[in-house]
Amino acid sequence: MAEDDPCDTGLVLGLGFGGKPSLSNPKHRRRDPSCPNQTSAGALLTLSLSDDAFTARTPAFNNPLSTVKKEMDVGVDQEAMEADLVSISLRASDEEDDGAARKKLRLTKEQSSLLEDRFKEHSTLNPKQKQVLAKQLNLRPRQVEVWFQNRRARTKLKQTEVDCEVLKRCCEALTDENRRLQKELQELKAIKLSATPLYMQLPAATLSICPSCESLAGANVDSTKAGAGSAFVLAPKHHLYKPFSHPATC
DNA sequence: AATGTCAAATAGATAT
DNA sequence: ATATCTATTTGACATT
Repeated sequence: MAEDDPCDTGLVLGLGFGGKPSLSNPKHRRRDPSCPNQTSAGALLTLSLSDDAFTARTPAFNNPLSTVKKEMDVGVDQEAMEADLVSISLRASDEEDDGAARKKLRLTKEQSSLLEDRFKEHSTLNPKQKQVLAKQLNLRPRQVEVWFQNRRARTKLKQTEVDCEVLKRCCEALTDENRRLQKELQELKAIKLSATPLYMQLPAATLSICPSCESLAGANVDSTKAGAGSAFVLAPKHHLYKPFSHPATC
């Protein structure tokens, strides 16, 4: 997993060692001040470049369009690199901007389209497929893996956006439907109201019907107040219907 | 030069 | 233990 090391930018820095410092702990990999690989002022550093990293990061080997110049700018010579490992010394101040520490690769059109083709076939790769594809593309397996990860993330994001749009439309349609039904309900209520006798419009709780004589009784209705102009007149001498206390006969 | 966008890369969380 | 997902950072490039 050494190739996955973020501090493994191909340029391996160590204090006095030609090899890689212990970077097995992934938590130490971020390029932040706590990263053990980061330069401390004035320290004499050893810089090593593996051929693997070189292959992945050097335009001639990888991407003619990418502008990976800094590797060359730091004085790393290709012949030495091809001899597997090269160690050069530089002062920390030379590495200060450490822009070369994480050079970003840009995939060529050919690489991208091949990756896209493979992705269409399978959105994930098994280790064997990854190896083969990496070889085909002249990339490190890790780069292929990362590309697939990001590609899956993009696909998912796109799908989420599509889903979101569908739900939005669905919501709008339901809102419209709800509005329409509310309106329809109002209209039906209005029709019902106009077709219902006034006494039937009274709240049900105020009325009761005696099951025996079937006369209508208003719980709190004072019949004397029902004037001649009233639409209907309650039984002049009504009795209150009490469901549980009504005598056998009226 | 400032800013925005895209995508590669990283780190940590989660799933298997 | 390993693979995958997710959020984030970062470098390259385009646009203004």
